[in-house]
Amino acid sequence: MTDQLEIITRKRRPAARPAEILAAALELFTERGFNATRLEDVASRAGLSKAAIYLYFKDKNSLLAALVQATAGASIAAAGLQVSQHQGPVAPLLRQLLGFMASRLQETRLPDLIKLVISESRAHPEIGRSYLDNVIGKALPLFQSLIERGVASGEFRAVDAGLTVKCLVGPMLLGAIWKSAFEPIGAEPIDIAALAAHDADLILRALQP
Amino acid sequence: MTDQLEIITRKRRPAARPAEILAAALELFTERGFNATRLEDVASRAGLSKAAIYLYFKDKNSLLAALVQATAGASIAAAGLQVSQHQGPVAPLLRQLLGFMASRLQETRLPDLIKLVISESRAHPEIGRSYLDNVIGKALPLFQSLIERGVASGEFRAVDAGLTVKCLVGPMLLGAIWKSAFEPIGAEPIDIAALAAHDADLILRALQP
DNA sequence: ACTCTTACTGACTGGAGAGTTAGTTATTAT
DNA sequence: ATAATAACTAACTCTCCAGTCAGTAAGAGT
Repeated sequence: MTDQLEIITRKRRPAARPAEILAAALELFTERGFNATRLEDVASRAGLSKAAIYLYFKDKNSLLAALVQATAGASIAAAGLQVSQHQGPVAPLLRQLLGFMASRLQETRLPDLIKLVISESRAHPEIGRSYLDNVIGKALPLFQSLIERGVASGEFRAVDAGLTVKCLVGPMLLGAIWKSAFEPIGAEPIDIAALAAHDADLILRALQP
Repeated sequence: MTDQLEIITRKRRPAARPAEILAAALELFTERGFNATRLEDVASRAGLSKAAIYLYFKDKNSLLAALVQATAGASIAAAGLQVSQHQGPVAPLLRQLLGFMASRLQETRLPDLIKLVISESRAHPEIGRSYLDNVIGKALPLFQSLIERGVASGEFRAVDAGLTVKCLVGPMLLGAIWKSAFEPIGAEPIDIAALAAHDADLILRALQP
């Protein structure tokens, strides 16, 4: 039985490999950090030898790059569609988007990924840039356009939309950092959904004409 | 003349060494990250040999620990004093404290240090803990007590002070991360002072009864 | 059956850098 | 002056791991 299992796991499945390697890398990089993770460990978690990784990825760096590329950006598109289709008052949509962000932060490894990008952006500028362009550069303008729309329609008072967006998103970043960096070392957990709801309450109240 | 200079720099000055080593380490760790910095480089910037570092610090890790210990905590005490002495409406004090934070973030290496702590807290839990206890664990309750005071006196409406503090501080964290992680790779700079002022405006407006 | 190609592995190398040690030089004490 | 001690260094070792390479086995084609 053990023999059979081993035989099965050692089959050749080239199509499935890259995704499996990325999944293993995501877990280990976010758990232990990029430097502290040996490629050998990624390989064994993915059920391969280290050398096999080099069949699918150029080196350790491009594995990280592919990881960020694949993981990020996914949910931004969905949110963008929602925003462009939306009509009427923007306040409920803002609440909804913050709630969506909170759920992603709470239920996925997004906080760890954010922390990873922040940590490695100096050593791997391409990764930082790709995140900056594909995630931050998409998400912030999305919120900003909403706020500007609200200001234009008279739903909100006139404010600097750029600064306001950062005030809106800052608490979510704090939640992400808290979850990925401080909870693992013993800080008491934050309820990110509650934080998002409170954040939306405060900002929307502050934006009333 | 060169000879004399060399003679001077090679003098034995045991009292000054630890601080010099820490200063060199702060610059290099925040510039390149902990892992990417060779102890040899720290040594040469401090004007010593690598082996000399081991006369003053047990190993690379405890150098990092000492660095965080020394740098953090310093300005918290001053702020704490201000808060405990303050009387009357708390809104101006909140503005002032945020402005103080902003100036520290803008003018010192604090953002890099924060990033460093976040990045290394998994690999070096003691460092994360010390930061959590000495900085975060002091700063957040400070703000929280202020908000609670405002609520008690009727200056603010009744809100969850814990969540509100995180909404207040989140944008400052965003500013710090932006400055330390994204500006170096080409993101356009944030005016943290303006962000802090806007943040205070929004929150104080949202807290009006 | 028996090639041929492609997926995969075990065992190696090469380099880097943390930490050590034996020795050297500055400073103080006598 | 000279011995004793403390500050410091050059050069070493040792370990770790990214990346390589020569070889093995799986599956496809004939």
